[in-house]
Amino acid sequence: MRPYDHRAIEARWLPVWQELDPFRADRRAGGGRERRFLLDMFSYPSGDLHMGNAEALVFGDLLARYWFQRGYQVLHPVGWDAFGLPAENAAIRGGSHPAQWTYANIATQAASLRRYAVSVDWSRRLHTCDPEFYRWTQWLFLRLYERGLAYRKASWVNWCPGDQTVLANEQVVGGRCERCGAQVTRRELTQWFFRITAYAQRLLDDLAGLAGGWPESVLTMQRNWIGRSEGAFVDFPVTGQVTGRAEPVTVFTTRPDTLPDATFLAVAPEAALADEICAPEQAAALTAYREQTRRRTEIERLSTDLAKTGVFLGGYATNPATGRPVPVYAADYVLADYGTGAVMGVPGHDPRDEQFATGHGLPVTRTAGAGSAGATPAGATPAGGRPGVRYRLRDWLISRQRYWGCPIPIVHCGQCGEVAVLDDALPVELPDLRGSDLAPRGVSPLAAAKEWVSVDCPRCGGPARRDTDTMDTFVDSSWYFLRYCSPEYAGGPFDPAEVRRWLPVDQYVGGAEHATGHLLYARFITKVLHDLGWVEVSEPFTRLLTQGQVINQGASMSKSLGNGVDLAEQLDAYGVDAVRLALVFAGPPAEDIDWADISPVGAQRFLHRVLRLAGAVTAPPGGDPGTGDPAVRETTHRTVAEVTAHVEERRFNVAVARLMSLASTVRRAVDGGCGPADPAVREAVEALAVMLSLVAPYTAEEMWQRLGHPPTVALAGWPVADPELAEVRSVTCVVQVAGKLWDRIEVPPEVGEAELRELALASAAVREALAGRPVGRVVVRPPRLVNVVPG
RNA sequence: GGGGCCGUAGCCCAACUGGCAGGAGGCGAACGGUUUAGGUCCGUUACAGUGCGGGUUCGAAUCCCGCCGGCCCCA
Repeated sequence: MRPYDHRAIEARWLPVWQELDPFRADRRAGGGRERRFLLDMFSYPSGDLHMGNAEALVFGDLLARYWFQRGYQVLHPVGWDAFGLPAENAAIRGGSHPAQWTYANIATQAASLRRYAVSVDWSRRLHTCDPEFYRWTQWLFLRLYERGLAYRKASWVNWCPGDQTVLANEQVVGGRCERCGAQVTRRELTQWFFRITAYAQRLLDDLAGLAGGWPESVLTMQRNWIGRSEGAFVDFPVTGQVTGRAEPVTVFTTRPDTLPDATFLAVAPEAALADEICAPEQAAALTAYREQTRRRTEIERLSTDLAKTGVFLGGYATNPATGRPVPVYAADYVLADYGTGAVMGVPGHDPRDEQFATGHGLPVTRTAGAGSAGATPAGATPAGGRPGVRYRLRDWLISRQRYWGCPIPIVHCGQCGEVAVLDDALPVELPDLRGSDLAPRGVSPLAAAKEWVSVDCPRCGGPARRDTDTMDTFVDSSWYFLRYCSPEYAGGPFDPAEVRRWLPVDQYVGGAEHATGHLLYARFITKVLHDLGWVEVSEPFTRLLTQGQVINQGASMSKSLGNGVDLAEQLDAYGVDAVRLALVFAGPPAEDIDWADISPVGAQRFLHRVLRLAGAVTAPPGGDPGTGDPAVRETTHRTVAEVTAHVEERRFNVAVARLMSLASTVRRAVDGGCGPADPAVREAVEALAVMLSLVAPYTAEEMWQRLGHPPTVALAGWPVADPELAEVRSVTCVVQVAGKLWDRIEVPPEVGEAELRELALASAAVREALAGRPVGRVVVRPPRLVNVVPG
């Protein structure tokens, strides 16, 4: 006899559920029911689901199932972030189309999701690479374009020589491409940007409203990423033999009070400003220096560990505070697209400026404010300075020179310039390219699709060329949650009424690695759509759960370490429920869990135990639990109350522990107490099955059947704790003398302060402890504690 | 260098607004019982005083300060 035949159980219920399709969002439409929106972060379809997916999915699923049990209308959709480089690279290797690889992987993941028993509404699945989806991504782009929030400019960008495409700052990790690991270099290219900086202040301000619902760490990261700093813009008039520039150089500083100690100016070497200030005899030096700069990553340039390099440009500017001339340098620790592209060098107050100054023989003075570090400029805006605010956040670079992404719906016309594709001409579909057509060439593969590129200008009808860049996949994922509300809607990206009904998302579940990327972009796009009148809310996600990583033996799972744990193998070996239960029980959802500490065997043992418990119940269904064993009932109702609270507070591991405790209590009652025919036992096991269905749906369904009920337990209804029964009738009050435990007395929970004081002072143990000393203070905290302090 | 999170039995993890650490639960261990057998089932037992040092308090795992160790983010 197999102890717990998970294969048989899974095989029995999976087709039943598929038939019942219990998790349709519109199943309980209408009426005044509460609604909930549970959103899992998009999965990228690279192969099958892995342990990390499994962990995140079970947390989300648990909550969604809880809401279903509560009888709410629940939207729990699923979809795939289906554009992206891996598909394209696979297509190049295999001589195929990226769609082939993508949809094959999606099919694999979808099957795994079903097996893994995730409570999703399958009728709403989305793939961002479907033309019917990316049509609306293009629509979104055009709305931003109309408002000046999408624009093209030449800019120095991160270039990955491996993937032959530009990268956003977030995709550069330690100077290397996050995807392929190649050393990232800098290139000047004309690229599309979204003007997220226009929303910097709102993105910052609205974080306050998310406090409590989002992890504090994510809020802090976003605040730092936006990086608001207050200070002043200061003008330095240009002097000396400079020919190319008459206007002053403007710098931003957070320490305008240190202006008197500014002894040089540093400008970004690649900025036009450098050319304008550069004296003819220094031009060669500047060109050479630029070459050197190009080979350094932004990280290296800004690092405080490396020497600060630069070249003198031959020009001078005047420090407006002192009237003294200061030399102007090109230095690569200044970035062109950040702030004004120039900084004032204050070596007496800034360590980087000091490094530079000492390396170039520049004077270091400290005449301003003695306590430099903590001194606040407090309105000390000097002559020539204007108070101002600057953000660290930069505009979002969305152009990618790759094929498998959403085409940018813009046409370039010799007559009319940049022209937006008309809304009713959307989608601009990708041409059919495959295999070696997609090999990286430094320009987008789309440029090679000659027929596709050449179009009539939407404005003048003359010959024109399509834009050949595709969008960053973060654009797709910055609005997909809105599409879920009405996935078939053809009159716009979504039906505003449906979005009004479902948004905001009540619980978003995903990885903390998206703290400053995706989560900021999605907030930004939501605000833009709010301003356009399409969306009522201005924040999309009320509550965020960032699950920890699943690691193994202290290290994150990786092929090179050979410590990967295959999800499918674990599911085969222990069953879906045991793996789900083990993951949930392993610890608090937000913390990393080590597979080495996890026991799917233990989880399986528990599941087997409760299954046998369900089989042991002999009380018939529909009996009156009120006639049952009061002690069992008390435990049941108290457990229901506790588990409910734990689930609401996302303390899932503790909720599971309570269920284990309940199971033990009932087992003891069956074996040695009231016996299996007591209606209280049935009540307890039924409640256990329903509560367990959140974590272990197969086992719970099996229990439900053994208890004589038809499927599905998933919609059986959350048990209601009777407050009378859940109420604690007697508590143990601790009696301390001088803070040390001396006695315990049983008291009713509503015991009064005076009464409790008398009870405690009457205690023999207390009198003994006092040993004749007089009673001084008596701290009474009904009903739990009395502390007698000797006088 | 700056910011944030975390240190509780051999291991994972509990402990409501500060209030019983004979720890809620689990893993592992030992012992006993059931069994032809067991990666079964049932039961029993052992093991920490909360990283270290101060402070506040009648009372601190919990609040404050300083160290030590680990993780994350920004540089």
